[in-house]
This record gives sequence, structure tokens and C-alpha cells, in this order.
Amino acid sequence: MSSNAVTLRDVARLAEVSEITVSRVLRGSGPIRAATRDRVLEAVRRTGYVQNRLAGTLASSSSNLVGVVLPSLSNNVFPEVMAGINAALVRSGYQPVVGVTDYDAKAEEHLVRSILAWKPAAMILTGLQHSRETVRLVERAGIRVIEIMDVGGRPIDVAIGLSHYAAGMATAKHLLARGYRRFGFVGHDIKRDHRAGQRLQGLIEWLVETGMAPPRIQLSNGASSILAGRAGLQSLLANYPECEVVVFANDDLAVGGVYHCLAAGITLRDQLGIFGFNGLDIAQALPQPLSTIRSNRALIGQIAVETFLQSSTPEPEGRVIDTGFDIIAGETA
Amino acid sequence: MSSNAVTLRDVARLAEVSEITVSRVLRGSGPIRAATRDRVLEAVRRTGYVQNRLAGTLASSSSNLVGVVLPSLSNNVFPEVMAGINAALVRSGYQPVVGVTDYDAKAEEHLVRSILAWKPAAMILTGLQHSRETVRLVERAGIRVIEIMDVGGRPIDVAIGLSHYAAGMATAKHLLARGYRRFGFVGHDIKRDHRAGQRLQGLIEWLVETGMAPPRIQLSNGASSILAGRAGLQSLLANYPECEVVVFANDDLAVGGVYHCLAAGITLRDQLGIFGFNGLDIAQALPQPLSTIRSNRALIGQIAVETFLQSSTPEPEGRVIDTGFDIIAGETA
DNA sequence: CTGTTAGCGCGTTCAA
DNA sequence: TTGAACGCGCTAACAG
Repeated sequence: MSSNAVTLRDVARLAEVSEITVSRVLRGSGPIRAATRDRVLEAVRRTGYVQNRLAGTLASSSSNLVGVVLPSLSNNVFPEVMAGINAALVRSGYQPVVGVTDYDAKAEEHLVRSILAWKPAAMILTGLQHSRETVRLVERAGIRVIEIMDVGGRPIDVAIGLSHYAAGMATAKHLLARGYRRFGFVGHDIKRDHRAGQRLQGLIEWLVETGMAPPRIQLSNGASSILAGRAGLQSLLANYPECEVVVFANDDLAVGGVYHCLAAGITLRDQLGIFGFNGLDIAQALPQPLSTIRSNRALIGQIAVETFLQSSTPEPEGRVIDTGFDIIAGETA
Repeated sequence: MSSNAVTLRDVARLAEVSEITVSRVLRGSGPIRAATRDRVLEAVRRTGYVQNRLAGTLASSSSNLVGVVLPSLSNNVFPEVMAGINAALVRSGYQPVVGVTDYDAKAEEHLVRSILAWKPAAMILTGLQHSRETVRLVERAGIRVIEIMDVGGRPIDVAIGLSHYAAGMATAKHLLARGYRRFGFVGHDIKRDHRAGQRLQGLIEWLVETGMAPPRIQLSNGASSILAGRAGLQSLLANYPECEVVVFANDDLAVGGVYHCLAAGITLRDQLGIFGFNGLDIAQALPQPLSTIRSNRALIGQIAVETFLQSSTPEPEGRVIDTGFDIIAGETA
């Protein structure tokens, strides 16, 4: 089209003012006489002008982009997190540039680098595990870095989330109190999903500490999914039929476990307890709501955005905001 | 920090070459002597230079951003679509700037305008229903506009998806062939989700055409969710217990329907048929896989990206790519 | 209340 | 194989 060659200059000419006046009207900055303003707005309308934020940001070095880097979209929890972040962002006039790492540190590093090239106002990362280069990159960028979902470590700037280790311990305590003794665990690729690994560790340590046997563990290689959970439980029970309760690395997998029980005629809770993590709707809507732990995801997203809105300078000492977690008793364990 | 004041100039000084040489090395454009290149790369490393795409794009007017505008993230289908688009995008070196409209045309218009301000290389929109201003905006931008998920209408540039009207008719035919006669329909806010409305219309028209009674309809106001589907089926059956089969506006709702049956002791298929739309994993993993229609979402995302990679000029005549759909017989209807 | 000047950091174009 | 000059479209800073 060559169409959108409409620039401030064109609008300015039509309105018979200078470019800076148009710029001021559009940004609502500085005092403008009503008549001038009307002429400018009319000219904007007539020309169909669309601002160029590249030029604007370059000149003012203040962007409304925010980088959001998530490990996955197939685990149901991250779309929910994304929705929360997006809602808070939109209200404040920011736009997300998203990246998905697939739990790969190198991929994260690459994504962070290319997002930083767009000079975002802030960067939201998932978790506290990053390559040294990733940390160096965001630190040098001098912007707010919000690490969400985990607080079990040293943040770059601010970390918002929960202690997964503590969540794992709480799971063990809760299930022991309900009378379960022989534990199983079904997870996906724990080496890559560090937070799931932390939960497992918390679980193990509390069991060992109280003199119980550690859980029988069944891990799959692929991504987390309902089907993986279903298959995982089947394998686990084939090898270790003595399990009384099975803790799943997350709700997606746990729902798969519930499905296996439904299909195999295993009575939930009586014959086998099932416990998840996240508190997703998908699991609470089950005929018997899943017993699980609620991570306060909506809150995490909201606080993440509020944090960089409040101040645009990173905190050199680092800060941790623990949004905690709640046990959802449910009906499956 | 004042940190990232590192620009091409700094790198150039350190490497004792001109800025443009650094630029060429970094973009791999033009012939560079190996020794020069090494010196430049070393300088880049030492300075920790991160390119500024704002400046680059402004100077070259060729961006690697792509706008992606989706109606929702809570309906499970859109995270899947997003995952597909993202995968294809990343492979090609593009980055998504995402917006969520919540099925609101005005919100879409607003989002499109602010994304266009970043001069994206292409814009991916959902569906064919947009405000006149939205259409004008993207047309004037002169970039590729890919409308995904629907082909039942006139595209701005290219539309990739399926005919939802045809899918609705196919649903009716399939269920009639299986012997069902008394139909019910559970949906969410049909006025806003135009594609769900089209499917319902196709369903109704085929039933009426073959002399059947139109479906009993139960709509909820809120967003689509598993819980809404569960509640919706309950209400529908309370009012119209004669229903033999219930078509749901999508799989999320249908899973809720299945849950209701499980909880209420209704035998699937024998006592009541349940039929969905989308073919999501979450529904195929059920003990009895959901009977539904597969929309080829991964394919749609992939083709969307390929389309604008192939050519950067919109097609004035418009074009439609029908990726079709398949009936998944399943075990619930 | 409005305008002028001087860049923001890069890539294109032309020259060497 | 390398460089100089110029401008992309906008806004900050200072005038008036």
C-alpha cells in the first residue's frame, strides 16, 4: 500500500501546527489551547494516523512493552498465569511480548536476549533458575525483573510466589494426618521442572524425617499432560500395588490419575488417594474435587505487575514476596 | 546501573572499526574479513552489547514482531492455538505481541491499534468479525492479516480455519445417524462467541431440514468453563428431561457435562449422549473419550505463520484456506 | 501556549 | 572489504 506513510509531520501540516504540538496533543502532555487541540484531533482522524511507538520509545526511552517468559503453555497452569498477568497489564496500558522456553535454560537465554532488544519496561521470568548469562543480561538492562512462581532461592530483583519445598512438606503432613502411610509419586521430567523437583524433595524429606518410607516414584520423560498422568499411575501401580496414596507433580497429571481410577474401577480415597498441585479449575470441577494445593496464581500475576508499576528501579538487595499456598482438602485423598 | 548504554558505537570503538562494520557482522550481511569479524565479536562479548531493535526496525522498517489477538485464554482451545503459533513463530525468528479481547470488538480494536504502533510484520486475528475501524486499521497498515479459526465469511487478506456452520451440520448428521432424535444444546454467551453461534445454527438448520425438532437450548452468560458446562447440563435436564443427546458449544463445556453425568449416575451414550467441539486432549483423556469434532488447530497456527513468511504483501482479493474438521466418534455419543 | 533544535541507535545508500 | 553521511519518526529541552 505504501499507505501508512502517515507520520506526525503529515498530521502537523494538515492541522497547520508543528509536529511537537501534535505529539503533545496525542500524549496529553503540556497545556494546549482547545481550538488547537481540536484541529489536531480532526487532522489525526482525517489522516488515519497511527502512532509509531518505535520512534517514540527510541526518543523517550520509555516503553510500554513487558517481556513475559513462561516455561510452557501445555501445562494448564501457565495459561492461567498468563491470563492474570495480561489482565493486570492491559489495565495499566502495557503490552506483553511472550516467550516460551519449554523448560530449557538455553532457550530462555535466547528469548530474554531478543526480548530485551525491544527495550521492555520490565521482564517477568518464571522461577529462580536461570543461566548465568540470562541473569547478566537482565541485570545489565537495568529494568525490573520479576521472577514469579517460586521464592525458594535468591531473586535477581523481586520474586513472587511460594516455597515449593514447603508445599511438598505440607503435602506429606496433610496426607500422613489423613492416615496414609505408603506413598507413591507420579511426575514428568523433574530435572527440567525444578519447582516440581522441590516439591518432591519436600515430600521425601518429611516422610523420611518422620520415619516413613520414601515414596515410590514414577517419572515420564515428556511434557506434563493428563494422558501422561493416566499412564504414569498405571505404571506405578503395576510396579508398586502397595501404594495407598499417590502424589502427582501437578493437577494436570493428577486428573489423569483420577481418570485411570475411574476407568479401572478404583475407588478414590478408599482404595487409593490422589493428590495434586495447583488448584486448577479443571480439577475442582471433577465429580469428586481433587485434593490438592492452591498456588495463588491470579495474585502472583497481579502483584508482579503492581511491583514494576510502583518503581522502575530494581532492588539491589532483592526481595521475596511469599504469596503462600492453601491445602484444598477435596475428595480424592 | 545506567548500564545498558552500550551501543554499536561502543563496540565499534573497542574493535577499532566503524559502527556499520559491527552492524554488518552482527547481521551477517556483506563480506567481512575473518580477522575483523573476530575482533568485532570479541568486542561484542566484552561489552555485553545487546542490539536495539527499536532503532534497527526504525531504520530498516522490517520488524520481527507479530501481533496475535485472541478472544480468550480461559477456553482451553486458545492456549493450544497460541502454543502452535508460538512454535512456528520461534522457528522463524519472530516474536509474538499478544492481546486478549475477551470477545469484545471494541477491545479488539483498541488492541489492534496499539499493536500496530509497534509496526509488526504481520497480524494474526481470531475469526472474521471485526469492527469496521479494526478492518480499516489493519488494511492501512499494509501488512499481512491472517484471520484464524473461521472461514465462513469474507477475509481481509487470508482466512485459515474451518466452516463452523458446516461443523454444526455435520454434528447433526452424525448424531442422527447414531439414532438420536431429541436434541439439547448447552452453550455460553453465543452473541459474543460468533463461531459457537454458527455451529448452533448449522445444527438447527439440519435438524429442521430433516423434519426433526430443533434442540432445547440452555445458555449461560459467563465465560466457557468446565463448571459452566456441568451446571448447564443440569439445568437443561431439569427443564427438558426428554433430551437424548446434548451438543455442547465446545469441549470444555462438554467435559463439564460428562462430569455431571458421572456425578449423577447417568450412563453416557445409553442414557444420554454428549457431544463437544474442538478435540482437546483434556476431553480425549477421559475414561470414555469424548465424542467431538477435531478442529485442526496446530495446522491452523502453522499455516498462519507460513502464509506471511511466504509473502509480505496482502492479497487484495482475499483467500480462504479451509483446514477442515474430523468427527471423533469417541464413546460418549 | 507553541515552536526550534538536537538527538535516540541503527541501517541504507553511495563512495572509496 | 570498509566507511561517511543521512534519515527513519518521534520527543526532550529549551526558547519565546
